[in-house]
Amino acid sequence: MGGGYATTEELVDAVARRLAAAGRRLTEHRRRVVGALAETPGPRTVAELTDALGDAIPLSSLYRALAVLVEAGVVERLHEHDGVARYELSEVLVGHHHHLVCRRCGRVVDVAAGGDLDAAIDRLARRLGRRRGFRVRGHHIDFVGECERCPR
Amino acid sequence: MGGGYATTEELVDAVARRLAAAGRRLTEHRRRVVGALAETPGPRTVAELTDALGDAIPLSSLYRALAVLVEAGVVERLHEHDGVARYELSEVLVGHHHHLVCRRCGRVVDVAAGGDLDAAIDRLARRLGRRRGFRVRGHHIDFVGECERCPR
DNA sequence: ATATATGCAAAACTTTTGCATACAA
DNA sequence: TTGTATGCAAAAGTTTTGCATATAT
Repeated sequence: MGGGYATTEELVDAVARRLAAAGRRLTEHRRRVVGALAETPGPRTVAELTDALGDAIPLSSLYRALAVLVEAGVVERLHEHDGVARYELSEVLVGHHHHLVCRRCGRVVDVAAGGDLDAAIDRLARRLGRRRGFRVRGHHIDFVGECERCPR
Repeated sequence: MGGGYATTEELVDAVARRLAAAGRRLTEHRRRVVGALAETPGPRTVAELTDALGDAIPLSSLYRALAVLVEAGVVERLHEHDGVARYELSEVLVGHHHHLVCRRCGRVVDVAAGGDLDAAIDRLARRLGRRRGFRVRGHHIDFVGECERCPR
């Protein structure tokens, strides 16, 4: 996916640079959170993260780490299906993509963006935005449906 | 916008039919909530609704009304920018559309969908979904940027 | 009569914050 | 040594629920 980093090291370097640019440090906590997010593509909830991290990080610290990472442009917060936020590595790190969202269980899966279509959407976006007084910076598509784990 | 209702009466009728189909009644509360949502297009928060309704409906009743309307397919719940849900009349009532979202203040504005593009997106969606074990039922685009009320 | 709807108060949940302590540049 | 980061406990904010009462079919 365009913008993706081949190795974890490269990714961590990029994260460190962005944190530094924001006057923040790359601490152990933050490194682990990025690691957990990098493990699998797609947005994760805080519950899923604590889980993946083996409860190594207290809740408040985890939230603070995520807030800093978001502020530094390393992580994006989104989608709050049922009032729970989901966090994933930002597009500058993993490339432009969209989401398949299960309307039943809320599971979210990344899908690669489709080049031509995205360009067309961006053109449309700028036009629509101009009319409504928005400066459109990007777009995001949710493909909504049911996943195979939620039969019926 | 395809699917829109010309008069409030037509809209209320459609709502009543859907509620009835779900074994629910069209009560005064529910009628008022639909009225408030119909007044202006675009998703509203619960705070905005209580406001628009002049505090006529207790919070818990408002939440319950919205839950029933969502269940009946009359209202959609979405977006929860900063942990606050937004509700709007469902696409079966107001037609397919997308959203301009201000990344600063969270304001959301409806934009008409663009016919050709939406068809292309749906084709892509089905293909992508099939590969990942999702049955895709629809799509939704967020155009993210800054609105004119939030100068940089 | 019987199921559905409402209102109040209390609870549940996610997320944020105050403050004292620990750590890093 | 000065600013940044952490952890605990407490708070804040939104949304849900229990239960008794009222309403509609």
